[in-house]
Amino acid sequence: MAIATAQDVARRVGCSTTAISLVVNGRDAGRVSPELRARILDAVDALNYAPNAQAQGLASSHPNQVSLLCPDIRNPFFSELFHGLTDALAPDFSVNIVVGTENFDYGPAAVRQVQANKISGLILASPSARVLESLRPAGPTVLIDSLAVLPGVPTVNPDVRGAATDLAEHLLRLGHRQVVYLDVDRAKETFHLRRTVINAALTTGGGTMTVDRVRVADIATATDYAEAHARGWVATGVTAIVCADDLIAYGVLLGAAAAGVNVPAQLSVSGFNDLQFSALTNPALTTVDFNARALGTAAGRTLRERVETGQADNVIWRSRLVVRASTGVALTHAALATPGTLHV
Amino acid sequence: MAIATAQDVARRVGCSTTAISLVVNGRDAGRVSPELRARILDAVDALNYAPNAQAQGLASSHPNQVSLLCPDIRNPFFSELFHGLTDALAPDFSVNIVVGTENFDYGPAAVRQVQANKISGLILASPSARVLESLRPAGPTVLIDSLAVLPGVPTVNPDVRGAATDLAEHLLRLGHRQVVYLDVDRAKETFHLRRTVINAALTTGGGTMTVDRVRVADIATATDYAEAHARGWVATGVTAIVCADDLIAYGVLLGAAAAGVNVPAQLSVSGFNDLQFSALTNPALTTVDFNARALGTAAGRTLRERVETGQADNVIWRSRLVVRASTGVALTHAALATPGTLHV
DNA sequence: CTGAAAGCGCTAACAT
DNA sequence: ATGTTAGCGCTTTCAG
Repeated sequence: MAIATAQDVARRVGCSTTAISLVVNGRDAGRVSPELRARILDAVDALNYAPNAQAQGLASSHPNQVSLLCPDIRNPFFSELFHGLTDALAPDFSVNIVVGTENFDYGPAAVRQVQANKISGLILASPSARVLESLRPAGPTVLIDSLAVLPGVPTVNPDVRGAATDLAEHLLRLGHRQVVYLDVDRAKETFHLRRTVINAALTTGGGTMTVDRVRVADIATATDYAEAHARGWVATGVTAIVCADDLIAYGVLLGAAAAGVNVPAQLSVSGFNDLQFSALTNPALTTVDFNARALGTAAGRTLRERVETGQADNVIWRSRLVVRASTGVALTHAALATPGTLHV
Repeated sequence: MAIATAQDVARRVGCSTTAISLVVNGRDAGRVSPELRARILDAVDALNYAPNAQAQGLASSHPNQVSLLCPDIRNPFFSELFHGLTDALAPDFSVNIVVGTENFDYGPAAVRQVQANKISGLILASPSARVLESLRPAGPTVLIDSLAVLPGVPTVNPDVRGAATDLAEHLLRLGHRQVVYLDVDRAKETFHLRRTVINAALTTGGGTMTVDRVRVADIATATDYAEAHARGWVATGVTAIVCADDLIAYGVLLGAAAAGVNVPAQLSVSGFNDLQFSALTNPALTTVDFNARALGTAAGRTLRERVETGQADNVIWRSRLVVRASTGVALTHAALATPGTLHV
């Protein structure tokens, strides 16, 4: 048996497809008799009818589909975010995930492609500078984890600044003065901000920070990288590694272990995102909780507002530092030489 | 500027939309002059044109869209699988992820809904018994991690039987005789098979296995559960917990730690899937590698075959046991009383 | 309360 | 080599 269409249902009931559409979408308030309604529902059930979302999208001014663009759904940050988003949007909207195909990120082309479809809304998670530059909003759009200020485009952001400051101060309190920041090689404001805020706070506190980068936020890449550099870091007096993403920190943990460097005794390690798995690592990871799920939910609510009222406020969701075992007191000559700065 | 349609492009170039369609889809082999082709490409670029996938799907007999249904994209098993799938399918097909909305799983309704769309293929990951019962293939369909034998529906499976046997034998070799199997409360063949194979092997080896379940494969749920039961398990002579999914094992690790039970000294813990994070846990998790990514890739290839030749073979991908630190020698009276069985 | 008709943007026969 | 036409399945005015 082929898939039933609204026509099939209409034929069976003996009514127009208009009635089918109205009833199936629950828009039959005093426009379809209860009797007809019941018969339609019966037929829908009997024929196993479900509306074709493509046709619906094409025809309707309210396609009730929103697209989420994210760099890589394998990063649990984005899958949590997606979950939060659907929490806020289901069942009125269905959410379509689109991931990047260009080196684990999405570019302007992916955005264009998505925008060519008829959708109710568009959500861009961690958009790159290239995406932002070429972005021409074509309908309700929400940005997540982006500092861009585009007229009519609300943003939902974690408090990167506050969290990064907390992290830097945490490290300073532990006596860390020589820090390596392991960035991900991506032109994104969020990473720029994480890095510069920490650098500023560290510098103010009398520390120094050097920046290094890995190509992508991926455990294996970071593992190789850290394994090659861990001993070097320790040898040159570096006592802490701040990673731009928890996945990178996971790699550093693995790489350090492979290189025989003890965390946190010889090297403190921290990340960003507080993924679910960060409580499980060995040692458990000190990280910044951006609350991906809540960010997704907030974005969903914001999109709803935007769709329904045409307006929406920006939201900043609170972040918080989660201190676990991967950061500890800095044990270096420098730290020992200035014990007065050590308030743990 | 509104989103450009093929008509806009055609108008600008001064040709028909047919030509646009042909060129944009690269189906212009001796059907469009190089000159026209070039002008079309220019206009496409100038107008930032991208075809509307909904319209394309509706109109075309080759919509080049495939849908992947999976229970919960937050389980890294499925996001890896998705990644493997797109590896095999891109850029010829775009893959749409559909996740469950019924208690973190998808049901027959979700399948129907997806089938109502015009797609080139459908991939069902870890389908439940309910889904399988009511499944009426409507086009190329591939099942992943499912024992169902439906005519014309190829399956891509991990070698559950082999892997589960290996795991059971591993535990027996370590001296474990009293084992708790922590299942996920889902009617799925894959879980049934994991459980029964291990039970059979354990029983044959002189052990006993009791089954318990958590509602869903989720770290937090399993943590609470394990925290409440860990001491009880140890007290009653249970020396090993086999979890139906790595996520559950993560929870058990956390719960055991919270309850003050040492892994693996007092309790060995193992899982299924060998997620990327299983190498990172404390202690690192002994688990069965089903190679989600390869499964996804194989499913993609299978779907391609199915689409192109109408036929496709079932594939079984090799699994392997990954022994790490979370399983160790059983230290109980029973084990000590029969030291002869202890070959580590 | 109900139906007829006109598209949404695209592709696929069928002309030319 | 190119254009014309007729839908894909649905929603949406607009009449009744």
